[in-house]
Amino acid sequence: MKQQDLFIYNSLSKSKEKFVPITEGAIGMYVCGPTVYSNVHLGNCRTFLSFDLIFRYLKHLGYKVRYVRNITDAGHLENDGESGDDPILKKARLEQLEPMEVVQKYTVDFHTVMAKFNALPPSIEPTATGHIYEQIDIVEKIIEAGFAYEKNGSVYFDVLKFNETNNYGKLSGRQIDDMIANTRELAAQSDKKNPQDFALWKKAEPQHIMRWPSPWSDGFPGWHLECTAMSTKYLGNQFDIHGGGMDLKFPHHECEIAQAEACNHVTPVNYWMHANMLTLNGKKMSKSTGNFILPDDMFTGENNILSKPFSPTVTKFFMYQAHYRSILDFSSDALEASEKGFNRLMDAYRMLSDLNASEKSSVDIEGWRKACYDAMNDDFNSPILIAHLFETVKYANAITEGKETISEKDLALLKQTMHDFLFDVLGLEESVLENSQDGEKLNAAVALLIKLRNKARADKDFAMSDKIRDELASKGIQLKDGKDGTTFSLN
RNA sequence: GGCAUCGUGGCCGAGUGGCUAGGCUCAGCUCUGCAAAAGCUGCUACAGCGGUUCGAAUCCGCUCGAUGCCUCCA
Repeated sequence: MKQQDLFIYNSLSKSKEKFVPITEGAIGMYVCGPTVYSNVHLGNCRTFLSFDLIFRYLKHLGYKVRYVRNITDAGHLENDGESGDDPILKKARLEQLEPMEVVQKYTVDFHTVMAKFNALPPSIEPTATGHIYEQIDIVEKIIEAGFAYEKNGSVYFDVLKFNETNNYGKLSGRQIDDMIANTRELAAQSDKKNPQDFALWKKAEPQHIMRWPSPWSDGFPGWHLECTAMSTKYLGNQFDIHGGGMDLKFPHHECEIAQAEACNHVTPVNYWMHANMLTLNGKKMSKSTGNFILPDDMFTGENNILSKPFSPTVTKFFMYQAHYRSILDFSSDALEASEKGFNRLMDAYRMLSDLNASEKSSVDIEGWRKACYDAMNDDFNSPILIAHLFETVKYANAITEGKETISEKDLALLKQTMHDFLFDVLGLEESVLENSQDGEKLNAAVALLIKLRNKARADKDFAMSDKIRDELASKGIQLKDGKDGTTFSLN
């Protein structure tokens, strides 16, 4: 695949920019991963699937991509002011588990879910607890640089001081003066000089069991620090792409920029990318409000939200029919529409194998292919890509009916391009049954029933033929009579 | 309150200053023993009000509405 002009929307400049990697042909990409103190919900998955698409497309373009996505298994403060509890510790008390047992349980869950979605694993998946030394090291450097202060065993980043020489707020568009003006005086007991300051290191209370020694206290790292430590460790002080959910833009990513600039004296990231939220009932999916659905509950259909189960690949297809920067609302109707479209698209893909080539093409496959790439090169516009892929349905039908012709070369190109986008870039999967042994047995059994039914139809025994058809339908097997015989699909 | 985003046809959802996105639904037709499936055809929208322009859903202003962030969250 020859290198093409790729445009990426950069949250920093709020505009699409031509993508130029720091090192030609290679890309460093960091994405904020999950906090593993509960099951990932579907909203979390959307972000990771958005970046899976981006990862896959960059690789498809021929880049060597190092994709780093962390596991947050410690240290995110729940309340910056007084309690100092982090969610992992809280959950551990609740379930009478070791913190690392909680972490392990939900890390496994996360990996299992992402595998069901056929998401590629990142190149490196570092954990926060595995990088405590690196985080302490950064705190020391920031203190040396004069942008942090220690108070009662905790260390805080001095935002106002930093803002004198740097620009705190450039990513989220916030003005430091506005932030000061709008701060309410709630945390009276805070060790912070200013409410805008954020913790780099937090002294652990006696009952706090996740703790590590440091020059300042036995404690734990502040919740923005791990990403700075791990991204720069594996990708360098400056790297190409940093991604995450829109909700992390402020304060998390803003603080990451500040930490990295204070520590390394260069701005860390060239392209900031933010994936938008998946909403349910018009509201952001969120653990804390209970407004969410678990992936497994939608695969099995065990939920009160959807009319039926939906497979991981259909769910993913549904997500990719919206652009990653748009809010996407989740509903049964929308999922069903996507499922039907997905099936039609996959049917068309299979039809390509049966197409007969002609001397010449009456369809413009080269042009179509370019349109597909243009869509993805325009900030990974998967909905447009999918719209183009649907044109294949029309091509396949028209060629089958002899209304259009296609040359051997174009047919090969069409098949290859469809395969590339469907499976390599979008990472979709054909239904599990199609390739499995059980699927073959089912095929054989239904084929027999189809044969019997056709015999009955030939004998004009419609009572029998309809009985076969209707009983299969009631079991979720739908027969489809076509010109070239009968096929079936599972509902 | 501050910062930001968004409001598109029955539903979902792209989009650019001027040329039908696409999917689903629906209607008609073809096919069919009937039905389903499949195919073909049709369905021209852009919150409201002003403004800029030869021309705006697309740019600007205001109004209304929604969402996200400002506290853990993808």
